[in-house]
Amino acid sequence: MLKIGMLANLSRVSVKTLRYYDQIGLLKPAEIDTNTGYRYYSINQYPRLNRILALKDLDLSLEQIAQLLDEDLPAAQLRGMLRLKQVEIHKRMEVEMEKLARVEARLEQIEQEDEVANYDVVLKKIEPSLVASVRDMIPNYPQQGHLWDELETYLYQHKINPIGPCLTLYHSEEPDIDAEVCEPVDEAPPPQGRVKFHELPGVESMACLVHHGTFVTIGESYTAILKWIEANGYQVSGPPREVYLQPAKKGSQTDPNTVTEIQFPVEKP
Amino acid sequence: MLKIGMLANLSRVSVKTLRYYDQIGLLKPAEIDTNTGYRYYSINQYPRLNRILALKDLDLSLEQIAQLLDEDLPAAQLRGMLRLKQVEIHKRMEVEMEKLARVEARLEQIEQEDEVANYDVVLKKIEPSLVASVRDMIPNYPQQGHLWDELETYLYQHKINPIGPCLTLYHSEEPDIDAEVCEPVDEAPPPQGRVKFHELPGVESMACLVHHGTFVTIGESYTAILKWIEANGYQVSGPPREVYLQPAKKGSQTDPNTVTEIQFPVEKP
DNA sequence: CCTTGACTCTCCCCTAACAAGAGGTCGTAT
DNA sequence: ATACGACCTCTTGTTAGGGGAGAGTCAAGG
Repeated sequence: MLKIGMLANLSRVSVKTLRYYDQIGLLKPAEIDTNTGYRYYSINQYPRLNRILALKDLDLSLEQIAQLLDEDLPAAQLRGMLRLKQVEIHKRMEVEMEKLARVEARLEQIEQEDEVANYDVVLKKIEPSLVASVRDMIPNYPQQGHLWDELETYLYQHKINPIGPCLTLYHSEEPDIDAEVCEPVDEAPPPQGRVKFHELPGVESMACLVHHGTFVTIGESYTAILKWIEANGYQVSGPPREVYLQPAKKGSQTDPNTVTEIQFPVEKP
Repeated sequence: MLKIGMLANLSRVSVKTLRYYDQIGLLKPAEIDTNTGYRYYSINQYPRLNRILALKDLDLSLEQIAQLLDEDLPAAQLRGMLRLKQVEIHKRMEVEMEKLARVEARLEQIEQEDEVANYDVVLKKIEPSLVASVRDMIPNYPQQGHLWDELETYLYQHKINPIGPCLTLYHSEEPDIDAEVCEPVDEAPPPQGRVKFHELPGVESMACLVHHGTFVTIGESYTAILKWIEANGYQVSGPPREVYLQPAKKGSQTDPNTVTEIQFPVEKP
């Protein structure tokens, strides 16, 4: 019979761990002195402990290991679990690789422009949403005012309140800009004139960057997000969106507190 | 001002998370209604939240992020952290790859011999230890009895008690076996005759397999561990050891409860 | 003005696999 | 007898929140 410290020495696991395995029923000592509470292990339990360690090394949880051992380690079940683990590890490696790419891209960004000018790009999943919109060709970005006027007037007349921040979709940029201004709504009244109601598709991975400040410098933010997309091995997979996060008010074109989110749908090539 | 649910919707993080960030001081609401406790966020806090998410994506802990943000994101410090992260991620990927190798090796083992005959190999770090030993050439493995007799007699005469399980080192196997039988001791008395005292070197990674049962079948265990070593991309880097875990007693050669650990020092080529 | 349903609040417990430490008991060697 | 190390139980902490209870609040519709 071995005292807990002895077994710990032999197996190179800590005493704490052995007590924990006792507690969760994974490896109960062969004998416990009822007076002192001392745990005594039989050397015949050493193979079981070793098996536990081997399975733990394969990344199985202690609960899974307990199951396997209690059911006499059916090969088929173990095989199934291992196949799952295999897939899981592959997936985790991919995740790690993407993280690595992001870290490296960020490092490069820091090297290049050691100004405070740091841009934070985040991937999000965007749900589909219902919008009222007006779409038209415009000669340049600031010239979307009349589209907004048209849309707002219509909504005002029909007493429809937007349920979220408004946005513009840019369907194409060459030779002119094909822009669609949108207000999210919760139900669709009959369309009229150039105002349409439809569902904006959801996007699995949307690269998002928040532009904080006047629109004059928004070009730099576009440059930054496109750079990020390339550096992380993505490609643009749909029309970008510009989400206007502050409540609309006059003069916001030059308001330094304006908060705008630039969104590009992306996918791995 | 945004209520918490609204900000959660915009940023695609859960309300719970935002409350948690408030609690740990990472993102305090711009205003809290003292009567109702309702949190109100300013849209100007959205960039900070986005920055938090971006840094979290880079695998920084919330504590690190809080530090960075509170110190106005000094580029140098961020760079340092990211470099560390880079190394860390690389290391984690290596670990994952090794796990993958082990899982695949185990799967192969299961496929080949779908008997219950499963061998559990574990990597351990072994500390250096002091031993008394007798070394000699022997014609075959079972013929080490006289070496043990010599060693035990000596220890008995000098009233030295071993402080752990005894073991045999196999320094070479061809053409004859160069074996060294060892008993761990805590202090070194003067050597005498063929009994030597010396320190067994520690081993960074020792591949260990427990053989449970009579020695007759120990060859299969050797086969298994060598197969494991190869399948996992290691190579043997020193003399193997055979550690006899049960208290020595006569007749243990055929005792079906004998527990023996086979150890091979290994390294990556 | 009242109700209803959606939001929000705090508070408490839960996660995986232990580690750290407090405060007390046991075993054995001197 | 005493010292020292090994051992015991119990509590708390770790990460980044998730789940749910029970109660209060907001905004819209009747």
